[in-house]
Amino acid sequence: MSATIKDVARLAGVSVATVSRVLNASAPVRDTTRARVLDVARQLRFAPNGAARTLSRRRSGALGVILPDLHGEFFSELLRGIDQEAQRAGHSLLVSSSHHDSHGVSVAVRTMRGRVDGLLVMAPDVEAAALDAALPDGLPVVLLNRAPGVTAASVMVDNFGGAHAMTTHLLALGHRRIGFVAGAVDNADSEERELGYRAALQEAGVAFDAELYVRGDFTEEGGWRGARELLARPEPPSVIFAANDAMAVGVLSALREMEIPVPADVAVVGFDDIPIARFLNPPLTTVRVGIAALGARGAALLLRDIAERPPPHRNPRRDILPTVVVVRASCGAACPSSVPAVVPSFLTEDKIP
Amino acid sequence: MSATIKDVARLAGVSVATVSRVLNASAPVRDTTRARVLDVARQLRFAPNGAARTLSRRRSGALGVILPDLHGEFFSELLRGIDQEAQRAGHSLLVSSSHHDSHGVSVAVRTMRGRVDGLLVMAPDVEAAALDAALPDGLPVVLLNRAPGVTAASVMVDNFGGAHAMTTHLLALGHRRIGFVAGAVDNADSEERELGYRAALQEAGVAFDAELYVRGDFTEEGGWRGARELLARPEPPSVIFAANDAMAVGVLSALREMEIPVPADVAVVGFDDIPIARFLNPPLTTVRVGIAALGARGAALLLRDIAERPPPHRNPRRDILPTVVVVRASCGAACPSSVPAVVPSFLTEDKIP
DNA sequence: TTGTATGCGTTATCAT
DNA sequence: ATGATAACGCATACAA
Repeated sequence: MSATIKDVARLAGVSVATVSRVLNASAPVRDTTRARVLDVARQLRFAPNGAARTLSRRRSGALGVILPDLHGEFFSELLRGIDQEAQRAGHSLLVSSSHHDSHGVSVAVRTMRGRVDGLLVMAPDVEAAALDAALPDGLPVVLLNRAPGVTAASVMVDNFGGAHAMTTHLLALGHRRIGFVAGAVDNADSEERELGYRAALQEAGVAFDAELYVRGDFTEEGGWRGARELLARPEPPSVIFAANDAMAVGVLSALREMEIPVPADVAVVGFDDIPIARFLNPPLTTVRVGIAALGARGAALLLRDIAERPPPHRNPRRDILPTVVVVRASCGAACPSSVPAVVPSFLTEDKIP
Repeated sequence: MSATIKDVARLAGVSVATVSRVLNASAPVRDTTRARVLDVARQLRFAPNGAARTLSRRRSGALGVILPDLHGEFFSELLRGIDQEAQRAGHSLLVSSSHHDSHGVSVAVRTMRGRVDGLLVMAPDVEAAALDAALPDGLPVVLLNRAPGVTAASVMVDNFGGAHAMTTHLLALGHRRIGFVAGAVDNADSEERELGYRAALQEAGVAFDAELYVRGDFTEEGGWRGARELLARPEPPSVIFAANDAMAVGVLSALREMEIPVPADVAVVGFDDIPIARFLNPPLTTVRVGIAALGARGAALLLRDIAERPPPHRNPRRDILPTVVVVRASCGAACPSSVPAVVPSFLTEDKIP
């Protein structure tokens, strides 16, 4: 099929060892031979076989990425961040998605063995113990957004803090009836965000109202349904807090259909700050997560672990990325909706209280 | 480190060949030995080394995916479609993005050799000849959205037809001043869409007006700038046709800032039908591409080529996926904005003239 | 049914 | 500076 190192060696009149040395600059080689080898390699369009190289080097130069899903801008942003960092380190990405249960994760992990130097795992709806069991031994692992009960390094988002801050912001704006559209049952991110929401309410002396709480699923459609539900209440909320931006998009869509002005009659806020959030109509007030940064940080941690080959640690490292509320028009707070027309709204500093 | 097939063989008291036979069901093995082997394998948490298996089988069970970028919902949708199809066939994905020039593609292709069974390449802004040279020989390749001048199978979108149909639709609505926000120079998709737009204008006897043509870059920001530019004209357009949905999002955002009602004063349409398009405010009239289907089709073709190991063909297969105009509110055409509230707008059949 | 031995394409160790 | 050769971990043709 395609040329191997042996072909190059034969045509260049040297041994495979020398060819390898030339290609990897792993040992000094006489200039003339080097030139000859490179010449032949080019002629043959030689490219080293990745599998063979991996087997011999015991290193693949690839990171495994295991995701629950690929729907929406969140995951492409995350992947973008990971890819950016991996590429800087000369690593490629072996991606596997739609793993919602521990079995799926386990299978993915197995097929990745021997082909990746480490694993980046996001599994928000896999139970901790099951996830722990599915992870491989002897391979560096960094978890994204998931830690309690799992013995692996992880980089997480401050879901609690973000939701708490957002809720506090809404309370400060005078809202007392704050609707909440949650994610799927057992989704760890959603749970933490919900806790932040509840805590902030309690601290403000506002009772949690089950009528204002509906379950979604982190999709636009889920947000749409949630909004219809909440608006059908005898006493609808004055603002809807969607547990992620995708649902906030659905909420906005539902309100538009019902011809309910946003934020005048009902305000809307989200969580994540996906890239389109600022381009929505109205621009979405949300909790900035730094999605790409999350991915990049995870990749960086993993690459470090790979490079250092540290002994498996009892107390693995846990990074928590801060979140911040970015105020745009959808929450009704005073914000620069009347900035001079020459300043692109998406280039202005987001207002962060 | 982690257990190898030898370890399993030793502990089970059999040869590695037998272990291999058990694990791959490649030859009959006595039940008792099989049980013993499986038991030991489980105890050792054995998982075959991917690199070794690939080297020996001369098959990796992985598809290489080369993308120009990962920004926005388009690529996540594409990847989702590819992943879906690949997973059905038990293949994983080696993804490499941000390859805008032929050199980048060439490097990505080289690092993938020996680790993938075939290549899925999307490179809309790489010149055809350069792309052709960068592609590997002896490895099945399917191009996404790019064909002329490149000797490889490809699955494309009917960019011309879609843009033509959309422009015709706008003309039928009475629009005569149709602004166009193009993609980056040399972007193949953008070029084809522009040709469709121009052709439809010409057929309708409407002269192309350079004042109504601005260049963008397929990003939201590009669309935003394009809209500002077009609206600053002495005679602004009555509708803006963004060459992709991401730019249409930016256009909508700009118009909202300028407090120009859509579609009343200026209508907006896009291209791609990314998932959020129907949730925008107003819902976006656009050209449906079937992004995930495009990816899935590409993967399916590639998998077929891999399975059949066909001799490199002179006239490689070229699929062209049809496009269709989906009419929502943003173009101002009569459309079901007043459907019964119980019917989720995003579940109604999109109106397709 | 099971074991032995060879090959897959590189890298790395040891000679020379 | 260069060559021969043994891993790397698995699959498989050939024996038994």
